[in-house]
Amino acid sequence: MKTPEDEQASVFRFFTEVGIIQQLISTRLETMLPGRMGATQFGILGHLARRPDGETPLQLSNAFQVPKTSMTHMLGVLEKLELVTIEPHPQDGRSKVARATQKGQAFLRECTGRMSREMAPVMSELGTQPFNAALPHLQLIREALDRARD
Amino acid sequence: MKTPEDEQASVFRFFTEVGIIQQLISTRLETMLPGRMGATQFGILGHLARRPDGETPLQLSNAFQVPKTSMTHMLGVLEKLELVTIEPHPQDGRSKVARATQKGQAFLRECTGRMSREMAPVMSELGTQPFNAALPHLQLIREALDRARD
DNA sequence: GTATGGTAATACGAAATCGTACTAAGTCAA
DNA sequence: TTGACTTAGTACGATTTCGTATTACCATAC
Repeated sequence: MKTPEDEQASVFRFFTEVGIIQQLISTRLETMLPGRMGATQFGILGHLARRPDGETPLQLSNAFQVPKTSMTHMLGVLEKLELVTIEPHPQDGRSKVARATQKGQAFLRECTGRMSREMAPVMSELGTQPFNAALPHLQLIREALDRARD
Repeated sequence: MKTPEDEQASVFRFFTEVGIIQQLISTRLETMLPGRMGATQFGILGHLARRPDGETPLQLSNAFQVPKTSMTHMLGVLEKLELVTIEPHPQDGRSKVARATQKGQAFLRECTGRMSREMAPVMSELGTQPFNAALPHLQLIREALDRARD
């Protein structure tokens, strides 16, 4: 019979595991990224690559849950690396639009490819089953957490 | 029928979801932590609280996968807040031992309690089922990733 | 004993992160 | 049209993060 304390503990363990996995993955990823480019910057690039019309800095900072001012900085770095372009927003004079460049797309493909190759040993050990099994639950949890932030 | 590309995609989605959940949780946690104390610092405190004999900075930086020098800094901050003590290692003159103080333990309890209360609405919406269902898979994946880093 | 190689922590500096305060631009009611 | 209010982005500064180089200490061989 499970007590409420056990249940709370398993939720905390869940969050701990998520934190450790994220840390292991992003550390691994960052070793094969140039300079001090971090996992979040890389995520932004991937996000933009899937959206040909680009997004505004504010949309990005909402999507990645980082402060606006951090996003300003990150986009500036990505722009200097010529991986994204930042242009004035055509409809809103206050705003900007960030898009992935060709170079950005190529860079992204190259890194994801390298990442896949790096991860191959782990993947063949694990198979895709644990990932597929966990994914629906993660999505459920993420959606609830997302709704819960006011 | 699933292609290899689909499988790779679901693994990437898994990591994406993990990243987002981690971000949502740590942002939420950090709003109720004093000053600029981050989720990792808090994790260190929790880690130490479960180990009465303490750990060395190197053990901690391995456990949390952050550079040694970051750990030096974090522990310095936690020490200044009187949440941990840092003493010379009795057996090894090169090393140190970090332990959670009483104040640290109390602080931890207070924060985890507040966190639980904050999360109550989400928890009652989700129940513990998705967490318990995902946890074994996460552990499997984490262990494999952990072994895979040389 | 001491020389040599490895390990633990840190000093230092460069860059990232993010809170506060600000400017410019949009919105909307009167 | 105007004035109050809201919103998008950024300048600035405090702090964190982390790579490099350094110092102190341990272990082993000679």
